[in-house]
Amino acid sequence: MASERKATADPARSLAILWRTREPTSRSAGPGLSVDRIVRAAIEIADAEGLDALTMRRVGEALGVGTMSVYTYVPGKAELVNVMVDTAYGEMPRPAVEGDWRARLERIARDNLALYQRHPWMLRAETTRPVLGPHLVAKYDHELGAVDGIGLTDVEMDAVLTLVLGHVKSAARAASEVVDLERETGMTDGQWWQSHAPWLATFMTADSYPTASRVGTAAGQQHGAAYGPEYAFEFGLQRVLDGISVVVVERASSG
Amino acid sequence: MASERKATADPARSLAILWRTREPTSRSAGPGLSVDRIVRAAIEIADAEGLDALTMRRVGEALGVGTMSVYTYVPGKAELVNVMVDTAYGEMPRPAVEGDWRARLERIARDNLALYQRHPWMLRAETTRPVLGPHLVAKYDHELGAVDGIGLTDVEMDAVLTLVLGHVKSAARAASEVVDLERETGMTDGQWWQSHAPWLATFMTADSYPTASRVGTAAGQQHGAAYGPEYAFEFGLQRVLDGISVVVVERASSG
DNA sequence: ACGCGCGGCGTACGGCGTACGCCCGCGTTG
DNA sequence: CAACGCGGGCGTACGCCGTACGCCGCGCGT
Repeated sequence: MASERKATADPARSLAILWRTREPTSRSAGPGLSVDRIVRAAIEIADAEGLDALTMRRVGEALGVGTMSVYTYVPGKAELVNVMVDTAYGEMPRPAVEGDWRARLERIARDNLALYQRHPWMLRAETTRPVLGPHLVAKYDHELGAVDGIGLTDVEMDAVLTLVLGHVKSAARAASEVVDLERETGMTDGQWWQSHAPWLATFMTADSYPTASRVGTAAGQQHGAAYGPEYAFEFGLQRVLDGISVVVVERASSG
Repeated sequence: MASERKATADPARSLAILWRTREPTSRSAGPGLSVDRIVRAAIEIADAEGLDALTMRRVGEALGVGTMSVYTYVPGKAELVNVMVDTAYGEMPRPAVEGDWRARLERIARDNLALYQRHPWMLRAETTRPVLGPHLVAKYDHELGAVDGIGLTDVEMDAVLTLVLGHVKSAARAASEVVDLERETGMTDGQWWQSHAPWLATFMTADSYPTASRVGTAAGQQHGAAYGPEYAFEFGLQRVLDGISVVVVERASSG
């Protein structure tokens, strides 16, 4: 395995696949395979059953084709996942920029969260080397539009975007883990905590970790109320935007 | 595979291992196996060669023991990774709380970053269900101390911590990917970008994505200067702390 | 008419996590 | 002191994975 890592060393090949540099072979022209059909099938599998269910055999099967045929169009699984990621970015909305920078960034954060909710496997797709596909570039360009011209340096613009998207990914990951847990155990998050609580209490008496007990209980009740991850996302997002605001205001008043 | 996921459904067993509820069997008493020895060996392997190199066979080998013997002490790989994570948390410093809340949170952020740098495999250890080991609880308790008594509600304290630790993990992950890339390709980050640039330019002309080109170049030069990830960490951390400050100040003045 | 390039794929290899059941030596018991 | 049972240790084997390699047969350019 090691799977979704180490794309082949050949950058030309990888980039060519990402950017679809290749006329669909003249001959046959029939319903033959193609990078697009492969990627679509793969995304469908990953959406429905998760990244663990995505195997080259499954992809071949889904396309009614031998396993190894897939390798004619894609050098390996790592590259396939790469293209999947870029393709998913491609389906994001890119609405015209409107509102102030804060509203725009907030919109971007929510769009990214929605993407991760639609394709939770993206949160687990480890890509050592950057994806660099056309849709990621388009996304980057579009999102930079939200923070362009508000007085930040180019490097700061990039850092702001990185910060916001990083927060979204963290929150999405947390939310996704809750969903996974529920699917795996058949218990809701609240039930799971309740079933573990007695055991935990055996080891961890309330007076040995007073703060953890108190706050953990409070936070746990949020989870029980089933909006824990959403709260963490919202709270964190507002904090992050507040923090960015400090810099923006500072730049506006001094520069 | 699916590997570092789905710990056995039995919470009692998992927790018992985490909390070491078990007297070291009276008999033999010799150099026999133990959860501790296994975990230490496993961490050593993961530190040196990454999570991908961590296999049950390797662990057995490292201990001069058959592969399946490991399963006497640990129900599976997922649980092993769980214990590894909790053990790693155990080696973090827990200095007495000092300075104002901002200094304390900053200290916590840096300590966590250092942990991830020492054990990069933690960034890839996917644990669907929370770890809930003794060291994680102790860490949580200690870190809550940094935000206790500054006017936040319990739920907010938890959210603040989640936000800061999430940022650290994001930044650490980005930094770790750069390191991985360098180890895998033998190129520095700058060299890698340079080798891809011509190909990228073939597809992406500067005028099709003007903002992305401009900012990407600026950000790329940061990477070339080899402090890209560090900058993202520092910038993001200050923004996050600024954002938290807004809430703390608000609470202090109104409540 | 012919050959060759390429899409398609069957087979096989090495590696993974781990189920299962055997062995053997110790501590306990009669 | 002898018999026993239990539990640590482990060899073997199974079903999965990603993918290297080489063959086959079709359709096109000559």
